[in-house]
Amino acid sequence: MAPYHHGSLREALLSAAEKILQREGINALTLRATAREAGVSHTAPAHHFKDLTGLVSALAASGFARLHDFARAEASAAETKDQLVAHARGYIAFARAHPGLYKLMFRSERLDWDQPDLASAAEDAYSLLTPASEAPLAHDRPGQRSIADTMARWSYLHGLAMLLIDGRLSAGMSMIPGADEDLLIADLIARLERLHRPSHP
Amino acid sequence: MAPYHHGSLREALLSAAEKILQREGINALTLRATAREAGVSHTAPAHHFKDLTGLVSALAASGFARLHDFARAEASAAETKDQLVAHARGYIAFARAHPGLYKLMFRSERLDWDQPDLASAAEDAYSLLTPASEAPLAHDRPGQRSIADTMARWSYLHGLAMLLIDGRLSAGMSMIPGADEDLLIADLIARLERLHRPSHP
DNA sequence: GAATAATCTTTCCACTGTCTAGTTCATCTA
DNA sequence: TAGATGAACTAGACAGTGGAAAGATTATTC
Repeated sequence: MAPYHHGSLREALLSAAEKILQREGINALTLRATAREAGVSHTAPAHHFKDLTGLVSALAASGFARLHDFARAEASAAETKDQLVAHARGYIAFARAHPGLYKLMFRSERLDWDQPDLASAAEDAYSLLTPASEAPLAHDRPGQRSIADTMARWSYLHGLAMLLIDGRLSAGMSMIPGADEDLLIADLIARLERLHRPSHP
Repeated sequence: MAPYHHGSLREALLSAAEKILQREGINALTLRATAREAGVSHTAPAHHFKDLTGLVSALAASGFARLHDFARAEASAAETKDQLVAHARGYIAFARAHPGLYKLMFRSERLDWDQPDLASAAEDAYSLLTPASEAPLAHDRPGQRSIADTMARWSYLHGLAMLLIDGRLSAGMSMIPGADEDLLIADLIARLERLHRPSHP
């Protein structure tokens, strides 16, 4: 007999939600389905997440945190000295490994950015796109150019991740006879370095 | 008294759907709401679009077609000789002017890419990112590099559009004191040109 | 002028998010 | 240790949803 109090229902609901996301897609991710998957009444999630927005936001926060950790780990394991590209590789690899989760992390109309966990996790993740060498100096102007550089890199990586996940680039890939998909993606990622420092500062 | 046959219900439903999208956001865009807005029974849309997916796909097709026309018109009106950047400006301007519609156009789990209208409209729109000078020659290999270039540009523009629409870049913008937002965006768009031709072919 | 087909309505079902009220349990205070 | 307080969870209800089925109305075609 299941005890009345679950004990760690919050975590159980999060992993149930992610399981549904993988198995049946984002349209099947509902509060009730999550509760069913966790073997709990259909209103139980409300106490931990309030809303469907709350559940999705918490899941997104977990996603950003894991993205951050994964990209860091991949970069530190990489042989290359170029940490920026290493982080980018990790970023794209994460998105490809968890497509449903990644897309959920950009479902703006179902995310509550006032939730501190989510905001800080996302900020951490994207701090990897500003290399330490470009960090703003103390008395200097706060690195306007590096901020714009970070925006450009983020845009490129995010767009690439989205189009890859949705298979929108595979049509173009099939047009290149005998091309190695992973190699092409690596080439696209490498172009990230060309985005910084515009012609007219 | 309204006649039993509407006459041009398909178009009426599409514009009703877009009105809802602008007014109440994508979560409020339902089959029933669209039918209500058009003053018709809630199952009437099914005959023209079959599904919610069908309605969304038709709306997305219209969006891609208009994006294509808009970008072309903007580019032909532009003074610059650089058509690529001119198209890119039009692309971003369209996305910012119709944020709900643009996001809907990338709602992959609600789009039916087997619908020919949608597929061809999207293809037309993205053909603008492959300048005529880079078009594949007849007897040559079909421009592997230009295909990858197009992918890179598309990724960058799509990511930029998404992050702009969702306001994810405004935090960074506010960190640059006294920066003109439009000027910064123009600078980001101009970087598109730096993406082509990777270091090692 | 009938037959046929397209268009639209009515009715129905299972499902959803969220509200309200109640039940069970753990923990903290006296 | 007893009792109160509040957190965690359940049960039931409501309006809204997508979609299927079957019927009504009008255009079109032969």
